[in-house]
Amino acid sequence: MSKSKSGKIKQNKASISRQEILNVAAKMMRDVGYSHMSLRDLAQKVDMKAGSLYYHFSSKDALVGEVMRVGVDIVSSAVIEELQTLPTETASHDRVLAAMHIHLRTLLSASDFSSAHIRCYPFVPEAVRQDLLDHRRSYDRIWTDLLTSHIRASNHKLTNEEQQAKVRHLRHAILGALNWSLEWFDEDRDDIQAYVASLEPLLGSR
Amino acid sequence: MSKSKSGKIKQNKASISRQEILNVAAKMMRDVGYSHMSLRDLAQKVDMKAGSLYYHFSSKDALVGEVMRVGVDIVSSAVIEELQTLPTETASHDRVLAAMHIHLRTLLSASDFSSAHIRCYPFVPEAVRQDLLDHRRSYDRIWTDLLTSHIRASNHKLTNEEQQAKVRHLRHAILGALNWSLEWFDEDRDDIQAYVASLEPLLGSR
DNA sequence: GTCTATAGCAAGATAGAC
DNA sequence: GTCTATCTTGCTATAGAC
Repeated sequence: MSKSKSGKIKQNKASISRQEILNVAAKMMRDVGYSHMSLRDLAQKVDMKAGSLYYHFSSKDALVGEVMRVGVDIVSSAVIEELQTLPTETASHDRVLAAMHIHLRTLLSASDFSSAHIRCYPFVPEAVRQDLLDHRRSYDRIWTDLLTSHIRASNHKLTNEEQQAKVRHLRHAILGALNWSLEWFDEDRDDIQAYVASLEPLLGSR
Repeated sequence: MSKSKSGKIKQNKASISRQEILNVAAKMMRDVGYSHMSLRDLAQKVDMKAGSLYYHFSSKDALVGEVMRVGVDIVSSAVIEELQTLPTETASHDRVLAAMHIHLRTLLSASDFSSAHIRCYPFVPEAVRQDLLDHRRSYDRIWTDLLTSHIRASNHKLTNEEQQAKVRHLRHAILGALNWSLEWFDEDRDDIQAYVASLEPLLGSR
């Protein structure tokens, strides 16, 4: 096992190689996509031969699945932690803004894994998508809860159905506008804070 | 030549096959991506053998490039036509809403080509992306002009630089929220008009 | 743990028959 | 215009040496 019961990573030889493989694979998936990432190229970049990868992963899809699982978990954890640091009395409007900010920052600066997940998800085999369902749903849940609180706080006259539709649309609009930034954001020119501010009107008047 | 000087398509045998190949290729690119779409599979779906495709296209990338070029042109033309039908006195706010609506409708109901373009663009070879630059820029230009008018109409105190940054962010936010719909929109459950309405706050007070 | 070597298959592309 | 046949290359994956 490469992890102890407490979850701490033992830095033995295997886990170091394994982690390096994952790091490079994430970058390649982000850049060239699922199908075009070959195990030969990947192995070369980590100074190995292709066959050696199978000591660490049982198949290409197992490796790809792990990259994508880490990708969603990184953003998920970052958002959860950020929300926990906010004072309990923080208005839901501000909680949503904080979540948007940390989602975007994690995506853009901290994680090839997350961008690999977002870009490759439509094209990986169905079996890989199935294995990701739980992790994706649990991240969706964070946003659904966050936005439900927000909608409730600012609008008391909706039926349950109307409320759910509104939350759903708002969630997709926000995550769409944020995730799409992978295709254009340039950290030298663009400012995360400014972009999030431009999305704030979606949340309605404060 | 498969087209006359006027641009009308002659329905000879070659152009029919060619069009059918493009239609099926668009659907495959949308579903499985650039790398995973094989010419053998494509040929089978149009009742041909792989080699025969080379009578119509000089390479896989030439075919892929044409699918994507058509994809952006379809949306571009649809938006241009829609804007022309609007009364000249139409407020820029409403012109933007109309453009959002037709962009989304074209993307979701009318064009495997456009969704193939959006999904595959990050992963096609650099040479293919280069060939698409002009067409993509000319579509971007439509939105930049549209949103510049809108920002000017609703805010007179910005410097040129601030205005351009605002337009740029707004454009990416809108197109991100619209294009991302490929990943979740279900025409049986979701309503285009309702989703566009939920994005309207991005445009500020009327 | 990583290597060499290779099996087994599928890809893009081409030549020439029809 | 389309087919058959094939070349060349590249892929995932496995077996067994070290």
